[in-house]
Amino acid sequence: MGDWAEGDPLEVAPRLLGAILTHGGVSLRLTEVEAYAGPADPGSHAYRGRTDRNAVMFGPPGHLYVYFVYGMHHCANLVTGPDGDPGAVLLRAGEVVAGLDLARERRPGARDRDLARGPARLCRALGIDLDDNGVRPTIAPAPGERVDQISTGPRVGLRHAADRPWRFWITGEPTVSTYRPAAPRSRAGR
DNA sequence: CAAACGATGGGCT
DNA sequence: GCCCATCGTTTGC
Repeated sequence: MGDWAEGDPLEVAPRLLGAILTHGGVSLRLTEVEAYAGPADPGSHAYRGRTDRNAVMFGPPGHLYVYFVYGMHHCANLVTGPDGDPGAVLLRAGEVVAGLDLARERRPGARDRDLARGPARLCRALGIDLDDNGVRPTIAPAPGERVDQISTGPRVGLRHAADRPWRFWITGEPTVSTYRPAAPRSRAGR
């Protein structure tokens, strides 16, 4: 992996669209990502500083930061560095382009377009779990000269800094996850 | 179609 | 003890 996937997450994120990510015997074309910028971003896991969980974000670029959410799902970010600066890009969705049989096995019942449609589904399709925290995935720049149109919008599922339009996706892609605002807080007494 | 909701466990104040 | 960078199912228009 070269410099193209390193640097300011806000610049790297749109460049990752169309890139081919390979892990666990499955390759996919990234269609949707979100930027999480440094320690000043209230939406980032790194906002409150380094902990055991987010340590990988503070390391060198090119590694996966994998975390466990909602008691049952994994999400994966590509750390973009630079070393010591916890910038990362959440891998939200992709189109499976190789290893289709394996991806289907891991996501029984899912239609092909839904195999990696959403950050937890993407991890499932690629076989990513906490054991992969800190590993270096294989990632290649978007092939070809074709420049897809890119759309931007607010990040998904955040209560803090949800207004920043730091979600990027390939316009018109059927594998992009449908937008869901942050879940309302459940109230006591029911 | 959209909205509501439960599942389920680690992280952090 | 409360908060999640979610998903699949169910319910309701």
